[in-house]
Amino acid sequence: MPIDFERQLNPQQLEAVRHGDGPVLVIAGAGSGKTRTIVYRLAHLAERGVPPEQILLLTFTRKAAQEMVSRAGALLGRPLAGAGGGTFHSFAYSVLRRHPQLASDTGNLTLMDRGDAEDALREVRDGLGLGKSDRSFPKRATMADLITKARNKEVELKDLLEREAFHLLPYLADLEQVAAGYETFKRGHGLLDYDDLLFLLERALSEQEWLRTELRARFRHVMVDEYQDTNLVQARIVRLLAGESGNVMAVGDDAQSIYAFRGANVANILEFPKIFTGARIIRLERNYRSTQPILDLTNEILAGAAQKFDKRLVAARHGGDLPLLVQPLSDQSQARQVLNTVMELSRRHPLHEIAVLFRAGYQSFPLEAALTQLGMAYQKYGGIRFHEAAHIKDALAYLRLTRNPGDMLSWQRALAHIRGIGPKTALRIAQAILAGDQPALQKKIKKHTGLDALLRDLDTLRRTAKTPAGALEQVLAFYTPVLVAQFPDDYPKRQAGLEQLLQIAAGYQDLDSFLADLSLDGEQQEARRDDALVLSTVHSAKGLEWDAVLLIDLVQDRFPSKKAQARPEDLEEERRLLYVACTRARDELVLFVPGSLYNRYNGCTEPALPSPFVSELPEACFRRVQESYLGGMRPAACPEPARRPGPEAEPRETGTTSPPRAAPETLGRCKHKIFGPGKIVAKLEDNKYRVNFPGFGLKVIVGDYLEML
DNA sequence: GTGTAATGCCTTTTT
DNA sequence: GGCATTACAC
Repeated sequence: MPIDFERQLNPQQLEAVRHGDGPVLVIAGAGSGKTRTIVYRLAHLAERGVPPEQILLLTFTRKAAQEMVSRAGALLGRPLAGAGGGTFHSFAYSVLRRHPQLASDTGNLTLMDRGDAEDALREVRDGLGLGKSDRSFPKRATMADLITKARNKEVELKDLLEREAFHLLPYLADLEQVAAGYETFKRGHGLLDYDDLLFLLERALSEQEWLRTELRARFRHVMVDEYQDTNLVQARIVRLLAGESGNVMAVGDDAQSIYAFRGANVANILEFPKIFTGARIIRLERNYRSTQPILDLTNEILAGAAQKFDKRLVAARHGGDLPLLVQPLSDQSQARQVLNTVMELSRRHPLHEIAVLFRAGYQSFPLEAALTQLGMAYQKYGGIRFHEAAHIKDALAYLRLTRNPGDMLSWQRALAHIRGIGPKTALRIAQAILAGDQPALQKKIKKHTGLDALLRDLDTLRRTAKTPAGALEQVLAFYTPVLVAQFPDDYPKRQAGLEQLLQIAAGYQDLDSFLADLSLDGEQQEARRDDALVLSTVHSAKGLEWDAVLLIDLVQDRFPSKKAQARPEDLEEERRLLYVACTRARDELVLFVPGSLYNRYNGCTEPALPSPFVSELPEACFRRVQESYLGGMRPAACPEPARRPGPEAEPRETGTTSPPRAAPETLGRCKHKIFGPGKIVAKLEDNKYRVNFPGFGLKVIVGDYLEML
């Protein structure tokens, strides 16, 4: 059955979907059906007879690409198998892997993640003898930031420091030395960082005509999502892939540009018509996602921007309640208020349709603790990543060595667990091994017990390992004792993580792609679980949407981040970030502005100022409620014709499928860490109890978290 | 010179 | 709570 494009799309979407050959730029406001447009275009191309393998879809995460392709397949009624899709980085990696000689002389393609880069930088810095006993020498993380930023923005370090980090100018010469040393280090050990992938692909495309011809012939249609967050080299790659008059569709929204910090360049959108001559420009401005009250608020956020965006989103939907502005007394009680609100919302929305968003990963820690105590399932996106955990990196180091014996970073990791071996000794041992210097090696083996066994294990691994999963199993056999010794307090949890890694490995035939994918795509983000609350950084929430969105820590120094205070450009990006956060909400938006923050350094709770972005919003945009000293909520300051009951209006229950209420008999008394003393009203399945807590109402709690009285 | 234990510091965002 | 620096032991 053919797809009824006219009925399912608005005129602008239709225009984009049906656009024939040649370049087109789609400026798509938040919630304006951007993804829908891409999905329908994929389907339309397929219907037109374009073979799927001729389509390349570059998106921000590989998951996003897969999802769009599969949705297009569903629309068509047949899978769109063969369509190429992924991030710029993963695409670059796959091209380079097919032609390893393009990457390096040795053809080594060991991919470094951020942690590896920082390890390498420490190595280089120490090797140069820089920064010793100088407390203000730039930290590894700072060096990594600066070096990659300069590269992505394609400016000299000097210019970058002058513009963005004036106080580090005295270290310019040192940093330049480190940056140069870092390049040499990577070359010398067959390592590639994220930036190398892009620049190597660009160089290959522009220098090797055969490659350009091959890829242009293969990918007749290139589509790029989130174009506002591409950087200069990515834009050039698009151009090289498509040619000036090629079939490119770029989709983006300049108001949602939130990656300037890593070199993204909004100007790419503005330049698009200049680079691709005759590009058609289509604007999508009707918002299908959110209710008008939510859009009124997000429009106000944008209205305060220094750069005027000529857009005011208009809702296609009717009705909707005012967003809520909750003012808890502190960030500690905020966690409790968030839980209350989530429980209230969960009566109307499934749990996985509710998201709590925040500026930085650590901001959800108090909430995570409370959720765990309560026994409520949640899924967190952003923040510390699975593959960056020490034990995962350890296990991967052994695997990496089988592919790239020159990978010094992995040698250091692998050997560091032997008593008496630190970075320096590890380096020497690895050098002895690589140089075939047996006498030196034997001396080390005599001195350090365990080294001999480890090298034997590694040799066996290299000789016998076939599949990634098989290899990893061998690694775990000799790494597990190390793990137990190294992490006595929490090795069970880490062991579970390694089991999970084994599961992931089982999906791969090839070790290189397994290792690369881990770095390129985090943990292959688990599918959205049903009935788990979503916690996410705003950055990781990009492109997603939920029925209800709760935004926490909207105070000065947290959102906007303290680090963004100094430069107006950074502050502007924070504003757009808030815009992105709020436009994720379909039906309900709740903003939390705690009145004080706990300072873990001095153990005091200090007053906090509301985020300036919130202060400047007109009162009419939201309904304000305050936490009272008694723990309840009450309407505050600006009176509103409050229609919806506040979060504390009445006792309520958790869970989306609340079973019929049990007779209010008391089965006993108990105590909970957060909610205090309560009465057990019913015993439920799975060791859960329904408990009535004075002041909090009815909750369902797992028995383990209750102290029976 | 090297490894380790103790002490002080500050917490962004990500491929 | 993790990281870097420092002081101390081998």
